[in-house]
Amino acid sequence: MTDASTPEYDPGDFPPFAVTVDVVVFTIRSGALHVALVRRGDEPFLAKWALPGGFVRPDEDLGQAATRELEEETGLRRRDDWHLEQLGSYGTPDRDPRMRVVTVAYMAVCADVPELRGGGDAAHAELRSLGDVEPGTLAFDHERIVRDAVERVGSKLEYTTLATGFLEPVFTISELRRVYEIVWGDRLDKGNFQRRFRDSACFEPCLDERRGRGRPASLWSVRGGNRRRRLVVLLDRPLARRRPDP
Amino acid sequence: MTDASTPEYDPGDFPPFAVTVDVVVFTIRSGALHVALVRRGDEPFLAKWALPGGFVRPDEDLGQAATRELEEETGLRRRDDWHLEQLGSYGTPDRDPRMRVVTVAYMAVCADVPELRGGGDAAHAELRSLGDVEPGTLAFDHERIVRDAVERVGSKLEYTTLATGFLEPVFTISELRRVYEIVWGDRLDKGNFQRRFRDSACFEPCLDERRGRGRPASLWSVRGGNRRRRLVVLLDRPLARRRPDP
DNA sequence: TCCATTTATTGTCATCGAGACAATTATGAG
DNA sequence: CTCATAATTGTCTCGATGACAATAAATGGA
Repeated sequence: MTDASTPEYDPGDFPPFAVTVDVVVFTIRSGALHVALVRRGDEPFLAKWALPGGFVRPDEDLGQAATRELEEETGLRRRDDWHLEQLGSYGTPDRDPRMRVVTVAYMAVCADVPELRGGGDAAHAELRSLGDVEPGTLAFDHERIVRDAVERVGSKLEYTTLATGFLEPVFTISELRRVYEIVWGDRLDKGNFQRRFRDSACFEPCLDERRGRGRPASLWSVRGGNRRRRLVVLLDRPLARRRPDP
Repeated sequence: MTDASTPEYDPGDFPPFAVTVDVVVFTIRSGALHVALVRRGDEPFLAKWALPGGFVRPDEDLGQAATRELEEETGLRRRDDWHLEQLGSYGTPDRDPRMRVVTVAYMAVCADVPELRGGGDAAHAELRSLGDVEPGTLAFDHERIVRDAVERVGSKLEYTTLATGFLEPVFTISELRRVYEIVWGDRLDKGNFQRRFRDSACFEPCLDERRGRGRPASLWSVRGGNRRRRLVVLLDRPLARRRPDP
């Protein structure tokens, strides 16, 4: 192998890297943000919780690999209306004890997933509430990746319609508000939120309404979207999170 | 080689990937946004313009690789006060004709760079105005990467102090406004911008001032920063770009 | 020296949106 | 029918924004 400090480095004998993908799948269950985790069935980190993911195959795109690994390890088949976006890459030299591995992390947001089932490297798969994930218990650097993903999803609620990704394509404004409250961990004023999204050009009312305990709520959808494909677009006016004072 | 369609894929004989880094270095010169490009001295894409970058070495971090390749190919030594951030990864199977290559793209913002000099794979290196880069002339998918980087830097001006990365650690508010105008390609009201940044908690006035043609301008810096290390922090209140009407 | 020019900085004012909070409406449950 | 519940609308204050005007402080040349 070539001396790594040689200025003229020969790309011909490129160092052997493995490239993996890992997916942070978010959904909301019983009022809390959940993430899909698998229990590893192989070394390293045997029996530890980890993100679903695995090696990219020679002929597939990174996004395809994410979709495939997700289905293999959790049984989740990606629906058209999922939002999947790249989060970033993590590649410190010692992050995998076996070899040099660079992973490309993805983030997905979805509504109403069925029960997960393990497969492939994953002995078991389930949705875990973020609050229940003990620090230091995830394999590799997956805790860091999850943290970054939580930050990303929180900030994207501020300036896109990503919150609708947690809901069915047709939703009420109160349901949307719940999403914001859960992800941000904060309470939002009912009335102001209502006005805010009613007046936004990004949403359009359906003629239908949803009946529940109290007054029926009118149903909305993202303008331009439909029941099959969900749209994540820029909000016409961002909705800033409340920041802690200092 | 293993059949790629086998459900139980053996991670042991992982497919051979190469991992590279590419860096989009932005700076402002004579009133225009410039990007550092190198003219390739090897196949593929011989003699085409490309982003500085190259193969990651077995023992180095991704960010280190970006810094090293940048210096090798352009002579730019990364100063402490540069802002360097990961942009994303690009890995479609056919993006490099030689082999399967996943590249991790980085974006850098800096002030006042010296002349570039080629080296390594790069026959020649120079700063090119973005307006002068003809569509379809860059190697690989580097045009796409540059587009994504331009979008990223533009949007980061909205909610961080990144604009100061184009300037010396101490700057006038008018200089800062020029940065916004150049990157966004729009004119901003002098008075409103002045008030806006004077009242922001992110900046603090120096006692010094800069004399030029007209009335001297007072100098400012990012609060908490200093002459060595530049800070990119969240603006206390975002400054929205003007969006085209539709 | 005085003045025109240039650039920075401050001022004014109308408007708009956010946030706090109250009131009203429309349902289901008992 | 009455009450509890939840959606929706209304009110009011305040501070930020944007368009634009005015002032301040320097330089350079006549």
